[in-house]
This record gives sequence, structure tokens and C-alpha cells, in this order.
Amino acid sequence: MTTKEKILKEALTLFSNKGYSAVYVGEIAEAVGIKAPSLYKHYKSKQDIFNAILEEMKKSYEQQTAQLKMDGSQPDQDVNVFSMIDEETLVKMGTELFLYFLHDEYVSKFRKMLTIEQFHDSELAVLYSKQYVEGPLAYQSGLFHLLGLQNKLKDDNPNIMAIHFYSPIYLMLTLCDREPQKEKEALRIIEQHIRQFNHLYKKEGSV
Amino acid sequence: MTTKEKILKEALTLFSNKGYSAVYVGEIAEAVGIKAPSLYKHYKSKQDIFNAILEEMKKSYEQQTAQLKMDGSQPDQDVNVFSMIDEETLVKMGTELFLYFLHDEYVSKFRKMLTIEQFHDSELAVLYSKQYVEGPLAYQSGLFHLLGLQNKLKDDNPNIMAIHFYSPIYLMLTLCDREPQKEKEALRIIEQHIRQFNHLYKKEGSV
DNA sequence: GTCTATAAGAAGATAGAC
DNA sequence: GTCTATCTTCTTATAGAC
Repeated sequence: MTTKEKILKEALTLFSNKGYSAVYVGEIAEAVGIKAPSLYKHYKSKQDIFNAILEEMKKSYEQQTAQLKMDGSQPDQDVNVFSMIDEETLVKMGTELFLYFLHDEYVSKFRKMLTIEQFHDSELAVLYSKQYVEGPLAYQSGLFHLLGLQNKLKDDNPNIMAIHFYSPIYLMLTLCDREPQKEKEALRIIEQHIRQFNHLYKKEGSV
Repeated sequence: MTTKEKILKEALTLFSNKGYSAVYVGEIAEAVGIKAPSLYKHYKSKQDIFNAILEEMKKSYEQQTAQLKMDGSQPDQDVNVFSMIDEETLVKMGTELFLYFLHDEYVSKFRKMLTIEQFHDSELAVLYSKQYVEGPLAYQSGLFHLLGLQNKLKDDNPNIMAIHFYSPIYLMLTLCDREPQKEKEALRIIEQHIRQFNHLYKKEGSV
């Protein structure tokens, strides 16, 4: 990892815990293992470091959604996987989404940073909503729509189904961002939630 | 309102938008209409102002939960109101909870402040979880338990029912904290969510 | 209780040697 | 590309007059 990359990484770690304005340039430098003035050979200001993190994370999000088609535009590919959907698959899907969001080093830290900075700047607010609300909801809404067509689940409003599926996961995610020691309890609740979700929505006569 | 109270009010407004460390003592003073050094006749430091806000909001929360028994300990009183529960009552209950949390001046600003500061200090993290997660869930869990006993709703696990009822409201609340212009859409979604919730959970043969 | 003046130190950023 | 030294400004807080 180059020094330039290391600066972004350490700055993200600090910003995600203390917020932009509570982090001093000297702290970032110390975490990297250099002195503060050396940072300015790589970035022209503290704000420039923040902007670089933003661009980096936006880019990586775009790549992921393009790959997983998580923008809800065309979930056709994934749904082949879910043609054999059952309760266990739903539990696995929700749990893995939760664990990825919670534990991926960059996703997790970036979400915490946006949580802190969202009220400063409307661009950050829109970005948070897109990545952690509208994105997942659009993707799952697409899936539930197709599962409805295939008679796997009741053909109710797929947007509300997506809300019902995702909201508890989101609640547990923000809970564990705050109190990581509650992960085990959160996983238990998510599993119970999804089994109940499946029970409520499953087509009679379906597996 | 005394100057001392006005300081708390203006400081809360500023902290809830920019966070503690991004707010300067001079800004608070300006908002109050005095000069910075005058603040120190009322509070001994910036941190002291923050602590005073915290104590004030904790106290007011305790008073409210004691009154509404929203800690889940004894929701018996409220349930008399809900003996005649129906879909419209559920919609009203959820919508009013949402609108109160979103629009009450102090509740709303305090939640935003805690959102920003939650990762700094584990005491703040615990407080956030208590006020905006565990509190509402415990209260609603108590209600759904009693409604189950009264055969108004299916006697499923009331904890999961509370999660299913409250999570979408929480999601919409955090969305509107970020993007207040989405309130109308959020209200529409919450109504759809609760009607669907009622449809899924209502006892056959019940109204 | 509010003000002006100011202390004391912190923080972001630059200059220039190596 | 990293360092030491330094500049400038900002920020919290105090002193003391009114």
C-alpha cells in the first residue's frame, strides 16, 4: 500500500469514529507513521483527503452495484439463483447482507463516517440514503416482484415487502454500529424476523 | 426564557447540525445574542454546555416514559385505549409516533445530535439505543403481547411483531432527519406498511 | 451579567533543508 | 517524500471594567 493510500485508510478510520472536524491532521499523520507536513505532499488539504475518500467509496459502490445489479434495474440474473428460494435461503440472504455491511472494513467505516457527517452537507445525505436505504430497497423490491410473479411468495406490493424485509436488518445494523457487542443478539433477532417474514408472506402450498 | 436556557437551546440547534467539535463557542453566543465570554458566566466550559443538554434531555425522557410507561414495564393503562384496536388505530398510532419523533423540536434535534456523537462516547451510544430503539420496541412489544392475549392480533412472538411494526418507522425517521423533503413520501410508505402489517397479523374473524 | 482586551494554546498549512 | 521550523489564524477561556 502506498503512503497516499495509507493516508486515506487511516483518515477514514479516524473520521468514522470522531468525525471530520474532531480529527486533527497530526493524528492522521501519526497513524500513518509520518509527520503532519508530509501529508501535504500527497493531498493539498485536510478537506482534500476527505474528498478523496468520498470519491474512492463512490467509485467502489458503483462497481459493486453494476456487478450485483443492486440498483434494482435488472435483478433477472440473481433471481435464477432464487428460483429455488426457501426460508433458509431468505435467512442466509438477510444474514449475509447484514454481516457484509457490518464487517466489511471500508463499507462499515464509510457508513459510520456518513452517519456523522450526513447533516453537514446535502450531498452526503443523498449519498447515505442511496447506499443504505434506496439501493438495498430497490434491489430487494425487484427480487420480491419476480418471486411474486413466480408464485413463490404472495404477490403483494413488492416495495412494502422490501421495506418489511430490510428495515429490521437496517435497524440492527445501526444498533451494532453503535454497540458492536450486540451483534450476536442482532443476528438472533434477524433470523427470527426473517422466519416470521417468510411465514407471513409465503404462498400456501409453496415450500 | 432565561439566557441560561437560551444558551442550551441554541447550542442544541448548532450541535444537532454540525456536531460538537465543529461548533465554536462564539457561534453559540452569537445565536443567543451575546458575546462569547458572557457564556462563561452561565456555564464553565463548552463541554459543560453539552453535558447540561444531555442531563436536560435525559430528564425529560424519563418524565415522558414514566408518564406513558413507554419502558415496556406496564402498558396496561394504554391497552384499555387499544381494546378497540383496528387498522385505523394502528395507522394513527404509527403515524403519530413518527410525526412526534420527527417534529418535536427538542426530540428531533437531540436525536440528530446523538446520531452525530454516538461513536465518540459509549454512554451516548447506550442512550441513543435506549431512547430510539429499545424504548419504543419494549413499549410496542408490551402492547402486542396484550393484544395477542385479547385475540385482537395473532399471538406470535410480540418482540418480533414490535420489530416488524417499528423498524420501518425508524427507517423513515432517519431518512427524514437526513432529507426532510421526503416526509410526505415517508408518511405514505408508513401508512402502506401499517395496513399491510395489520393485514398480515390480524386474527381471522377479527375486525 | 455583559462587555473589551487578551492570554494561552491548538490547528492547518507553508518554507526550505535533506 | 520526509523532516524541522515557523507562520497565521482560530479557539477556548480568563481578567477586569462597567
